[in-house]
Amino acid sequence: MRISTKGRYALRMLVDLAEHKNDGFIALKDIAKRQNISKKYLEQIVPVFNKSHMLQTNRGFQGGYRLAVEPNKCTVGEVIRLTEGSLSPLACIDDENEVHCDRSADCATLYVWQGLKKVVTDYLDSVTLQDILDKKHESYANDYVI
Amino acid sequence: MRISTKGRYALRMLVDLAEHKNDGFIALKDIAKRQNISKKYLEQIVPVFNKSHMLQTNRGFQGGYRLAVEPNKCTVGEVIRLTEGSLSPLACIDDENEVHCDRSADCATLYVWQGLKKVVTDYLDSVTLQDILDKKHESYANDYVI
DNA sequence: CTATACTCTACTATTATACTAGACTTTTAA
DNA sequence: TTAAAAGTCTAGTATAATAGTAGAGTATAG
Repeated sequence: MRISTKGRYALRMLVDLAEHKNDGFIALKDIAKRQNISKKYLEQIVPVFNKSHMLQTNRGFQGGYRLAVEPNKCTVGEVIRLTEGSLSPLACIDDENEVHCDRSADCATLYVWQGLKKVVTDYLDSVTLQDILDKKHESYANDYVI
Repeated sequence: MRISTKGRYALRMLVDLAEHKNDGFIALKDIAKRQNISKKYLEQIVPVFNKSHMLQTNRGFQGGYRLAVEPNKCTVGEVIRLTEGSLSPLACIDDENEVHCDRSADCATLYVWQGLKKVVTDYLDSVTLQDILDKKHESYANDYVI
């Protein structure tokens, strides 16, 4: 039941872009440095967001990426679905292939996993990049108070 | 974010034992046949439940396993924790090693994963073997009505 | 004492994960 | 116009996890 490094790095990359959304195009190099993630690995993660039109991109000198959506419109659920393929805890309840286990009609435990998928999906779709930024700044504020 | 085959098989095995809890000791052979799971693989899964005192066991002729707890006291959360090691979506928030990522103080996304762990844990700890049996028989009843 | 069934350790094939490498394309500023 | 910066694309690779199988050993009822 682990979220892959790919998914977690993707989220950190998008939060970084959300935080710098008014700074023009952000080079992967800079995100990689700030987030302490291999730039080469990020290169491999970014295409999926590029193709889903979640990012704007500029090639060449002073190129980079920019969020194409508002941070409060982009949920963690979308991010993880794009990197992980699905939020389903089992292949047999993936979104595409409705049912592809021949035991499903008779499977006593299926409803448990359907329920799990629902709570995970509901939760992850309820958290946006903006929420993460807000929380981050809120905890900085707390640091000052302390 | 997948539940492993090991965890799913374990749950099916325990549901099977719950269903036959008044039939004395149940041989792995029979569970394997009913659930269509390799007996050899079940042999590898069962020790963790044996050692956690969730099962009673009898060796030798007419031996087998029997639930040592009431089906309404045994949650899916316990089963998956025992097979999967943790319900945490990240190693850095596993139960044992409180924090073992040096970014954690500064990690904007950490609270997202803590929240995910909570919804998953709350859900899986809310479903018992008895719930699964009840649901199963309820849907059989529905089949008759239709 | 033998058949049955649990126990334990080791092995193996396949897949996923987490990267790295390098060639190529695009853009811009000097 | 060209060099440097930065994205794009394909391929390779080491490690670990997954999902098993194999076989020898132990306990017990009859």
